[in-house]
Amino acid sequence: MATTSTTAKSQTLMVFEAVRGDILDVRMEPGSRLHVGSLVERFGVSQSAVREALSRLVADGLALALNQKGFRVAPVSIDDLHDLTEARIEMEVVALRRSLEKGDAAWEARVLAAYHELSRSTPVAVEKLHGTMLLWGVLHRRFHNALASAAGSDWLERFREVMFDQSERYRKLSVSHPTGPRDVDAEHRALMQAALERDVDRMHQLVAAHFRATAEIVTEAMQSRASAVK
Amino acid sequence: MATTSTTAKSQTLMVFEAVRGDILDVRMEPGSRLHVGSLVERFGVSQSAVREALSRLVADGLALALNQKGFRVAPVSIDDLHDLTEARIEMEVVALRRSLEKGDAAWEARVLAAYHELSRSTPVAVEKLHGTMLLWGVLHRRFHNALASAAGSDWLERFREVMFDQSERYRKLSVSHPTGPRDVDAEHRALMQAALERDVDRMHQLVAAHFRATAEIVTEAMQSRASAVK
DNA sequence: AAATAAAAAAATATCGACATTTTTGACTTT
DNA sequence: AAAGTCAAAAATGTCGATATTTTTTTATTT
Repeated sequence: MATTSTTAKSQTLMVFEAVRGDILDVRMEPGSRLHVGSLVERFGVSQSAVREALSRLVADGLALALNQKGFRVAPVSIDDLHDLTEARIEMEVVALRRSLEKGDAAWEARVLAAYHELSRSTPVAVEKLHGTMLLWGVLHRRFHNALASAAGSDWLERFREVMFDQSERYRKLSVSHPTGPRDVDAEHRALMQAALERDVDRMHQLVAAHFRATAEIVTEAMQSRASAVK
Repeated sequence: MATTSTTAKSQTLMVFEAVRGDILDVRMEPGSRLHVGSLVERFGVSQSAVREALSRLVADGLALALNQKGFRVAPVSIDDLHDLTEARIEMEVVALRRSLEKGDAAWEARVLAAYHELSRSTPVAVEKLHGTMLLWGVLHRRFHNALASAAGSDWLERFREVMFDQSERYRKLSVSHPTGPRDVDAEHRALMQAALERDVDRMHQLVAAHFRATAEIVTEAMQSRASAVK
């Protein structure tokens, strides 16, 4: 996974990225406690480094800091998922409208290339393997980023990224849930075509359907899980 | 977020809120260094508490952490101000559209009350005193929050708040700059009326003009300051 | 036996100290 | 005198230890 790169990163950054990955990939149960001592042992660093990393996760909305009661993984809920999804649709449309207005030939090339790579990565709709799932996630992100890449706003990009991360976390909650028939590739192809045709209204429809379809599946998974456990 | 509480706050939170206030109120020069040692002395707490507080500011976008070179106050630039302003207009319109759709009688009452308090707080357009300026800032924020308060999305609210804070910081950069004639109260009254009439398109126009007018003044102040200093 | 209270254990928030790295400032060289 | 060099000073990132608070376990009472 996201390990250290060429330059020597600070201990804080290392822990930050590792725990962040654990939370986003749902290797840590939402709402569960983040024991400082355990992380100190696991990463072989001091408490300071761990606490600083956790503090940054708090501000990012991935962890909670309860007064005198330590840190917890940010919880999930169906209400939050719904709110997140609808807000994300609005935000995405804002970025896409701009991108479709300002996108040049290079942008079109980026969109085409990203779609091509994404569609090739799921050749026979077999994504059960852990490795290929991760790869697909990266290409999926790249495709959606390509669509919005001509918007040219650091602020919109930043918020989009936060919401994408959160959405991915919810999506991973439902990986083992039995899913109905869905042609995700067709959805992406339609998005690509509408983008190249600069059809903002169609784009809005497609994005809303695309995001809501995923949210629907996750909601079902959460409901069935809630009634099964405890 | 109003995390005020009667119980004893942690040292980290105390430092976090204090430094956050210093940055947002421009008592600390953008881009300047945040010495851990100085803050330890000033607040009488340990390095851990200070570093944790600064780490949270980093994730909030109010400070920067440079590898092995300590923390700095987040810099400002005319480009960033422009980006921020345009992104904020889009975001605000999204929230306002929802709010105007869903707003009920209680919402109308909130908007009216907030406008009334705001308009009364600048009786003779004399806002030079530091104390009243701060008060006006609170009422100003309250008014804009009231307008969007029926949107009912925690995520939109969170992003709006981040952008409001950032915009306020820029505004405070220009408090001593000579400003042309501007009837801010009239702008707010127009916003209130358009809101109560549920006129989304008008609202969009007014919000864009309102935000851009402030950004224009700040840009001038930054330009004249850049050519004067150093 | 259930509920309550006290004691033990664990975990947290905070602190001061240390090794490394960066910055500062005096000194030398062209 | 300007530029480069090198040692002193300051600041950073990291660490282990300690006092408080929370959680768990054990004992007591109704």
